Amino acid sequence: MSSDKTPLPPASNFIRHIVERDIEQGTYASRHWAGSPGDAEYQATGSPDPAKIRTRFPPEPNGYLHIGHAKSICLNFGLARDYGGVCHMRFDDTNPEKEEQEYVDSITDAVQWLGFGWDAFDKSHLYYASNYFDFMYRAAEALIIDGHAYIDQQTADEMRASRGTLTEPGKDSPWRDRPAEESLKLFQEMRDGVHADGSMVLRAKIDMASPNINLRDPAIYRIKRATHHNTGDKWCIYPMYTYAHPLEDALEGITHSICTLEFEDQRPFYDWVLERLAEAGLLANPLPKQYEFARLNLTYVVLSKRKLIDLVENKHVSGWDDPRLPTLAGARRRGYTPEGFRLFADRIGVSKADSWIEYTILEDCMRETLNESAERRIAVLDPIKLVIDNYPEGQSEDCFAPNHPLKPELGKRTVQLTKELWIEREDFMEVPSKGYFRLFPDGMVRLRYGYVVKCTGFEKDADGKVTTVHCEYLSDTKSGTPGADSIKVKGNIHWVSAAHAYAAEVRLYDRLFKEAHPGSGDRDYLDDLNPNSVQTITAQLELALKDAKPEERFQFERHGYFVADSKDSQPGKPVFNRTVTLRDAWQK
RNA sequence: UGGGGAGUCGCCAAGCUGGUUAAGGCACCGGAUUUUGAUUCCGGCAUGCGAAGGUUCGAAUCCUUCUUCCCCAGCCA
Repeated sequence: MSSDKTPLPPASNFIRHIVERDIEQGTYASRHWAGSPGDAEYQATGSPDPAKIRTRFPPEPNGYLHIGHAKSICLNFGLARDYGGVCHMRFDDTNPEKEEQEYVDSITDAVQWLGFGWDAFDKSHLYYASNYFDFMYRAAEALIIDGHAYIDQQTADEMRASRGTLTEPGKDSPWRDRPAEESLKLFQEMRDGVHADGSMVLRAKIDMASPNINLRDPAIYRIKRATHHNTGDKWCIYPMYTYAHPLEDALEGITHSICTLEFEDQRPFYDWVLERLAEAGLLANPLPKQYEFARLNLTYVVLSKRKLIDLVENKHVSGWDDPRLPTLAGARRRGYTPEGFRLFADRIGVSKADSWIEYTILEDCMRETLNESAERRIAVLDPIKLVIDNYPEGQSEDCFAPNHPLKPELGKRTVQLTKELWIEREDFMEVPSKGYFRLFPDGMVRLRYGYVVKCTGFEKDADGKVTTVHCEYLSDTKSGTPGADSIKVKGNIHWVSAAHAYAAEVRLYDRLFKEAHPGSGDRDYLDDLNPNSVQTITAQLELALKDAKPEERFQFERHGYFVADSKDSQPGKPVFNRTVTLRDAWQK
């Protein structure tokens, strides 16, 4: 694959500035890395970390990745790539109830499909938060001993009531000042399964009157008897995200922990935990820092997990990989490209401003990458007959069509021209509208890669619908011959020999929602579903397309980009999905 | 009505340690090339940076006030 253009470097953004500044000032230069995640003592045995920075992509394995995750993946892995660092692939699996191996597999799959990996400096950096449960437990004990955490036996309701509100301070728990030894003993009993689910919880002791609600003694460990996808039944207590996440980052030597805006209020707690554990000697300095950016909002789609689940479970789409869904599995099946997503991520940038990206930006990125990579083929999607009345019956001749006009080295293929062809219904008008330069009575047009023809008549059925168009060809105008330019025509239409066509199922996808902001105002987002988001047709394709392999992408000339469906294609009988149309500047 | 964030062209987004005519992309509008009404190429596109005051020789960049929008009261992440 060749590229004539050097892609623009990713635009500067506030996170890149921070990274560049940190590298320049050597903020993290003193870090040691012993080869795998670990506490301060362990990391001290290692050498200076060869990675300039460490970032991480830490999804919870409880669902499928979507386009919003692609932004985060490109950001985190892209930063590591651009600055001599490593991006860890990490599963944030601290809640056993919602997580499954199936999701783990689909997530690693999606990240690799996007073109990123986690092998660096001779190591694979695929991690699970659940592998740190021992350390997290030990660290929690240290917090208790140092008077920074206590066991609270209030019910969840009582805790909620005593937390206060946005404008009123909370009240201290009656258990807040219990002796550390007592909390320690209870915590150990929690671990040992002595206490019932929900009967008590470990809380950080900070400030029940903090204006930041997240600092009003947040729960950090809860009892939950559930089988974990990774640790099985080893544990019946699990750390909360707010406590676990900073520890995960620190153990892995993460330098820049990048998350979305809704975690901003969590940052003080993130620092609070790390500072105390560093004081206790459990974690090595320098500590990771959290930065927040605005999550992706895309017009005409929904990206919330709840709505995606709703769409799948209530059969509004065929599954998690429905080509209309904004999941990466769906986008892949739709024919979207990894390069297109990377281009998209670069193009939309990273900032802290809430924004809505126009869906056409994504489509345009896909067009741009597909234009470069996809071979051209001919397909008639809405066929009507074209009969060349002065062409010999039974004759068949070779025409030569370039596989890629931008890449002559990809050669040409032959397509057969015969007396009866399939052409596009919209390429003929009985009464041409203003500016129409395709076929109409007495009009001339070139059959792409073939001859110039002149329309001589047409036939209609009982409903007045055109069924057949008649024409005569000008025998000295064949493409590639000296006479080709003897007559100049503006119109240039594609065609497929009726005797050589492959009739195939083609799905024409359109956007899933008809409104830019589904469910905005007081509408139900389901009411904004586009009833015509998919149209399945039988198209007449050039014969070469019969051998298309699943996931092979093509440009169907003058139509758009299509991909052989990965699920429903059979050997020798592919079905195609429309990825995106070509731009069409002609106002009909 | 507490706290934390954000408001620069239709959509994104640089710039924000104050200093020539406010980057760039997408969209849009012209024009050229074109056997895809595609692609490509060339040109155009914010006297203006949420608003109002102020400081300054000079402000999107500093100060004050106001305004709009987003997030936070899970034993979810």
